Amino acid sequence: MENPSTLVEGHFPYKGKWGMNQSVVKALNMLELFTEDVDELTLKEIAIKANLPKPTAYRLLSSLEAMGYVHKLKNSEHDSRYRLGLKLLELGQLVADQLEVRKTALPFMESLAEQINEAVHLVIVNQHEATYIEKVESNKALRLYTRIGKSSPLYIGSGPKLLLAYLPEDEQEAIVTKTNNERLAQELMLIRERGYAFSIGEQDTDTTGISYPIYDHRNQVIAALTVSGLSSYFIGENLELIKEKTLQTAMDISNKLGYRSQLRKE
Amino acid sequence: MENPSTLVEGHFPYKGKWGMNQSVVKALNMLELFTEDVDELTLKEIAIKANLPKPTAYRLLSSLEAMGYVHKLKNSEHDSRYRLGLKLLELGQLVADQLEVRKTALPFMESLAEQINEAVHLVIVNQHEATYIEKVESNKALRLYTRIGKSSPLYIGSGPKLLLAYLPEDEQEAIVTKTNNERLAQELMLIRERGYAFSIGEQDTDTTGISYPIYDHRNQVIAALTVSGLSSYFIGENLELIKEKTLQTAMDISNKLGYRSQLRKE
DNA sequence: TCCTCCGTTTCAATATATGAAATGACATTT
DNA sequence: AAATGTCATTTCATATATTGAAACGGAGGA
Repeated sequence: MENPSTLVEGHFPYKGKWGMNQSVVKALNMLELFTEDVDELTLKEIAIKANLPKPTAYRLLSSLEAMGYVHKLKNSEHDSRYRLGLKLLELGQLVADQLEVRKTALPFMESLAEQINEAVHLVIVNQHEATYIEKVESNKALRLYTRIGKSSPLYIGSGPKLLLAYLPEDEQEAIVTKTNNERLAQELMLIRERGYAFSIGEQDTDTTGISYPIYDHRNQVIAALTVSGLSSYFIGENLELIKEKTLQTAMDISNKLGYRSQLRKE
Repeated sequence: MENPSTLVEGHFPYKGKWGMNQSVVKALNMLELFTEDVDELTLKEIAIKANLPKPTAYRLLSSLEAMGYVHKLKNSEHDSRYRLGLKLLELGQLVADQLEVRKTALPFMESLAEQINEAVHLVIVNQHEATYIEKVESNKALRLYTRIGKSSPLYIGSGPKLLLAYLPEDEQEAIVTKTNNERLAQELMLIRERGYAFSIGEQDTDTTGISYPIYDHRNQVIAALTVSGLSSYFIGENLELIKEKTLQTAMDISNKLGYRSQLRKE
């Protein structure tokens, strides 16, 4: 074993890091085989999907099961099915409670959603991606499909782009360079000038989003407050109302977080 | 290594299971060091609390970090702090969405909480314990402290006891025997007779809870609908109102789940 | 009855995790 | 300004825990 990294890189997408525990990576990878549509899997299915020998998958699943991360339903001796375990519900709840911005913003988001009757989202930066950490839906029949905890690139959608616009220069540049999109840099500048981000049909066709920054007590942007819905609603007078209410809400949240808007010295 | 189990049993509380992956168990154990009060930990703290050598803890944390289960904040080269990662938010959300009862019950729970203005909980059986999978709070100043995803023994509190009462006989007996509580068996019989469970000051002094069963399409009890609050509200006319509304809600949820109450043949 | 399919166990081989010790980078004290 | 202490991180020889092919045994179908 001259170069351990080749082994790791050969098997997993999580390359580069040496000294990582392979069993842990394999086990956690198995958890990601479960999705909305796939809430039950057999050992065989898991072994195949995870590209692991059956006994290995079996042992890793046993460990996950012992810790409550998966749950095994035995229909009969040779028909077992795995589901995600409730330990994940507990930890997910804990993470949600540990996100200060989220806890602070939620009641304001609910109020805003009621005022304008569009979906309201809260987005933060995480590991060079944008992560949706809270949402309040409109009560319209047609609803955006979004999922809390999911991430997207920082250059798609009004929330992500707003966050990108307020990132430290070096990080921002690294991402802009990668996208190879010349207009993006200009757009980010425009976002900072106007104080909000706009996107039409980026995440989904037919959908428009508008996002305002949320500041913390250090006067730094830590989240984006996003309103989104069918593009046809985001025009004229109604758009002005949305902008006004959303800005106001973003400010309310920021103030609650200790933000003090600087008085300009002219 | 004559008997591998001694090794495993010596180190972890998850005894008995051979062929479990120790690294996975150790890694997941580290996640449980985080609590409401402890949302940040240094490597040193984790190593000590998890009873692991620092390099081992370091490597396991690196694996968890690569998978998004923890997040490392580097304040400086030698001052890093770990937090739970947003991957857990995503998976927790997924688990929540995969719990059919929970999804079905939530709107009914909200309506009930509004009608009676007390906390409403949804409890299920999981691994011989009772797990709280949803809650809707009252808007009273004094609120019960509960946490979604948390488990408690099946013989404490009205929700757990109701679930215990409707468990298959063998499982029920196993638990009743363990508690060594003679009155418990009688109480469980009473619960089945009356169709609801009652508890005063069991989870917390000053708190009373009342629980009704929720049935699925197989006419089996799969969850408990629990209303709880300050004992002083659970008396007289108000108690009757609570009982009536809660029973009705439990039935509504059951019906939505496909329950068809059997017509008694007399 | 035979055959197939699954989850589970076995066991020898070895890849992999291990942890004491060293490192380097900073902060605090002397 | 030098010395000491503290922390995260890396190194490396060693042994242990993981590995997976093969076998097992029970269930169900042909």
